[in-house]
Amino acid sequence: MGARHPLSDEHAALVRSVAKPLKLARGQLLQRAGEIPEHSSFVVQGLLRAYVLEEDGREHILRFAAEGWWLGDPEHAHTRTPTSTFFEAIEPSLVLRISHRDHERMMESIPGHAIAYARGLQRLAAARERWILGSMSGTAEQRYREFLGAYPTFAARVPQRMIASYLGVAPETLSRVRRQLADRPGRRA
Amino acid sequence: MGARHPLSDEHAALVRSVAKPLKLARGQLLQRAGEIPEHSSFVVQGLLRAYVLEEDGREHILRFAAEGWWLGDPEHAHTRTPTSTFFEAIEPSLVLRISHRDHERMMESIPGHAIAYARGLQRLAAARERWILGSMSGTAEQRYREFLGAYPTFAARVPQRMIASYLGVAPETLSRVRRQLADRPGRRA
DNA sequence: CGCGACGTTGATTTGCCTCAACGATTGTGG
DNA sequence: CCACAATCGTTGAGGCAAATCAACGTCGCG
Repeated sequence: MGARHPLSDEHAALVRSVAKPLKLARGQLLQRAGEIPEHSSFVVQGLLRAYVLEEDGREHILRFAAEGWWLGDPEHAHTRTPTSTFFEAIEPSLVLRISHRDHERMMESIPGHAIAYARGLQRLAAARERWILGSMSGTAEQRYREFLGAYPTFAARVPQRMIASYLGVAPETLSRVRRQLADRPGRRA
Repeated sequence: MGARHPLSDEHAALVRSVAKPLKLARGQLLQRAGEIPEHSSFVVQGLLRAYVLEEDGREHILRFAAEGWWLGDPEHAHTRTPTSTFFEAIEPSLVLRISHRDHERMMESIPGHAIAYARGLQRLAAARERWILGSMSGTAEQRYREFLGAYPTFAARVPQRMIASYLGVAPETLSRVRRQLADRPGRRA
């Protein structure tokens, strides 16, 4: 999912000093495809999704981010190339935005920052690896159950069609999967 | 794919000072599932693959690494948990191994190291994101063509069945895809 | 109250997997 | 140097999980 990286101690104070709070209404966009990302955001309250839009109009959700998660596009921020992903608030949300420039400065001046950042990226990469393995080896039902186990918070707060989009299946398929789980309650609630 | 991160300048010299060269024969394993990873490896010469083995015996290739690439499992090295991925030499290879401990030390003592490492992880995470998008939006043919465009080197050096495994399709499917591409030469060689 | 989004259910299609058999290539030991 | 085995890629037939297309009930909101 997103980068977790729940900053702590004086590090948090530092982030706060260069971060600007921003409120988002439900449905409001924090980033648009085509832009060069100038900020990363730390979610204080609420829930957001990252998604891409294909030419044919289909949406694909890449990740969710709730309280305590980071949402950003470091690769495109660093290379100064237009991103292709949208960030949208699913719930009314409050985020702290830190500019890409400030983040670079912190990496250079505060040794611990770069390390902590690297740890977050490690987790992100590992999470994506798990996603990839799941998509290779599992059926839609297995993957939905893993999702429930890994992210119970999101399962409760995210509309079903968005979960389907994140899992990479059609909404109808997820509906049928859930029906089967309800009829034949799988071991491990 | 793997982390690219082609170290340069005095940074390279530093890595060399703590790295031990290791030769690998074709088919030899550099890491086994179940182990706690103690090293990361920089590929000097040759070609390796990272894969997992399912209970049912099926293999899934997660990435390839040729000259100039890093191969490691930082998440499991850091958390000291057993990895589930194998590293195997596809060609006779030469790698430089750096211990996880030395790497940690370098991150703490050399500011630039942590930053460079973070950049590599960014690229890795971005590459996996592209893989995920491809698996969501594309057919087997589209994904094979993207693979050819993105990693022409690998396409030439990796056996076809391993490319199929990396793409997440059956070998037979990839064979049929290639036949169609040959019959009806797609635009964009 | 009526509209639109969401979830559900059914019918049909389809892309890919599985199973199976067959040349071609590699490489290994006699 | 050659026979043999093993691996690899190819091709065909059949099946299956999930996508697609379509219709319907429900809920929340204007």
